[in-house]
Order: sequence, then structure tokens, then C-alpha cells
Amino acid sequence: MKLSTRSRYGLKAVVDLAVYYGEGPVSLPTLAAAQGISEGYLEQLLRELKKGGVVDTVRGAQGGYELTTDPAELSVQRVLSLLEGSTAVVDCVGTEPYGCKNACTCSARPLFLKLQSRINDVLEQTSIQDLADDYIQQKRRILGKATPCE
Amino acid sequence: MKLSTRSRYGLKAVVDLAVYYGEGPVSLPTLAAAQGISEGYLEQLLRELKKGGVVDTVRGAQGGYELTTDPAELSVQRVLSLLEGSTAVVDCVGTEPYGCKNACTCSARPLFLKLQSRINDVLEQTSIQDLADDYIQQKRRILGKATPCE
DNA sequence: AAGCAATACAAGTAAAACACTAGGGTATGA
DNA sequence: TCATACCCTAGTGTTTTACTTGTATTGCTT
Repeated sequence: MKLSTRSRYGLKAVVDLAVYYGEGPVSLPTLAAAQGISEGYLEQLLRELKKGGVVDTVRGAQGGYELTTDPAELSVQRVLSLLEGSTAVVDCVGTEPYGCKNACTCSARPLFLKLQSRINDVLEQTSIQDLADDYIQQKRRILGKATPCE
Repeated sequence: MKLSTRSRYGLKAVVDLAVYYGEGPVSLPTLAAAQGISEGYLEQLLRELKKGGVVDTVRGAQGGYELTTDPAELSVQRVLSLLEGSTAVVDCVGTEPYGCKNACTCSARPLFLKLQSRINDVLEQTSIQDLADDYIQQKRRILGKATPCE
């Protein structure tokens, strides 16, 4: 039931892009360094996000990646769906119909449906802007304190 | 973010046991046949559940598995934790402390915490009895109808 | 006491998913 | 034209998943 590292890195990169939204593209080396991961790996994730229309790219020197949309209008659900393939905990409750012929007699299905519904609520209602706001605020708190955390 | 088949099979087996709770042990061949899976595989799952104190066993002829607890007092959370290892979507929000030193500056952490909280709500508030009740009721509905499902 | 119906346990294994790495190609601003 | 970017495909080692196989051991039944 774990979220893949793809999703974690990719999502965090999108939040990073949200912080600089409207200020021109951010380069891959910059984004990769921010998370301490390889450029090659992060690039794959960003390409997936581009295919999904979440980010846009500018090639050449001074180029980079930027969000296509206002981060306030971009849900976490959309980002994770692209990175994870699907956010369904079991195929039979995913968005695309999965023909489990036992669905109607499955003793666990009611649970799965409810669980998925709650998950979707959170992922759809949380915008990238929400995460970026928290992130900026948290950084401010840390700067104002002697002890960085807790 | 998928739930393993371990969890799906194991959970359904526990619901099956709930249906016969108080009526003596149910044998592995019976449980395996009910789901159409191999006995060897299901046995591993049940052994895990025994280690976790969810089921008890009776050896020898006429033996089998039975729930140790009233299914109304048994949460889905407890069952899935044993089967899945943990129900955490990311290690840093699991029950046992995972020392991610970047936790306090992680832009995705607020989301993960909220998501995990909602998931735990569902898994803790749903009892095995709840699933068994739905299951029995659904079977009744099917018997009363010409078309079995939708 | 024999036999059979059960669980107990350990090991092995094929396939898929995961988490990357490597290396070449193409566009573009300075 | 050169350095800085993005673009794209393949490959690869590791881990996890989803099982199978085989050998005990236990205990009711006859």
C-alpha cells in the first residue's frame, strides 16, 4: 500500500515548481539538486508529467520546467495519477472499469469502495498550492527558531 | 499504492471465518476452495494471522481455523496490518518511528499525514463483522433476484 | 494401533515491479 | 559555436510478489 518513490519525488518537484510559478522555467539540475536525486531519474518523472499536461518545458539554455496551470487549480490527485499510473488501492475500484466478475459477491468490496472514496477526497481536495503554502510557511518558522524542528 | 493480493485473500478469509464464528473451526481446504486459491498459499497468510493473534488453530482431524475474537471487536486495520506489514502509505507516517531527517522540511508531509489519517479512520472504524453483515445481506439479495448482479 | 485429516514450517522460484543508470540526440540563448 | 538545457530509449541490479514444493507434526476416528 506504499506510495512509490516516483510519486514522492515527482510530487515534491511539482511543489518546487509551484513555488516559482510565474517566474519562468526552473531547470532540471536545480530541481534534482533540491531533492538530492539524479537528474536522469527526475527527468523521467517530469516527462511523464509533461505528457499528462501538468508541466511545460522550455528547451535550450535558460530553459527548464514550469507548471502549465495555476497551482491552486492543480490537484494532488492529478499529479499522483500520472506518476503512479492510478491511485486505486485495488483495480476493481479504479476509474477505468476492471471486469472482476466476483465484484458483486466480494466481501471486501464495500470496504475498498469506502476506502478509495476517502482517499480520493483528500487527493482531489488538496491542491499543489496548499502544499506550497505549507512549505513556505514551515520554512519561515524554521528560520525564526534556534531548533530547526519540533 | 495497491493493496497486495495477500491482503485481499487474507482479509476475505477472515470474513469467511467471521461468518462461522462460534461454530467451531473451519478447515484450510474449505477456506481455500471458497476463494479458489491454493491451500499452500492461504496457509501462509493464516499463519501470519495466527502469529498476530487474530486466528487460532485446532490441529488434527476436524480441526481448522477460527477467530480468537468476536468479529465485531476486530478491526480491518488489525488484519491488514498483519498481512501487509503496515498500512502506512509512506514510512514516515507509519506507527513505528522512521527517522526521516527531512520530515520537518518535507513539502509533501502534510498531505501524507492527512491521507494516512483518513485511511486509518476507515480501517479502524470498520470491523470484520461489518463486512460479514454486508456479505450475508448481499448473498440474500442475489438469491431473491433473477439476475445475480447489476 | 493404524490411518487419515488436518495444521506447521522451511525453502525455493519465476515473474513482475521498482529504482535507478548510461548514453546518445536535439533545441536554443549567449 | 559552444555550453546549457531538454528529449528519448535501453539496460540493469535489486527487491517484492505470488506463489509451489516438500517434509514434519498433531490428533481424531476406527
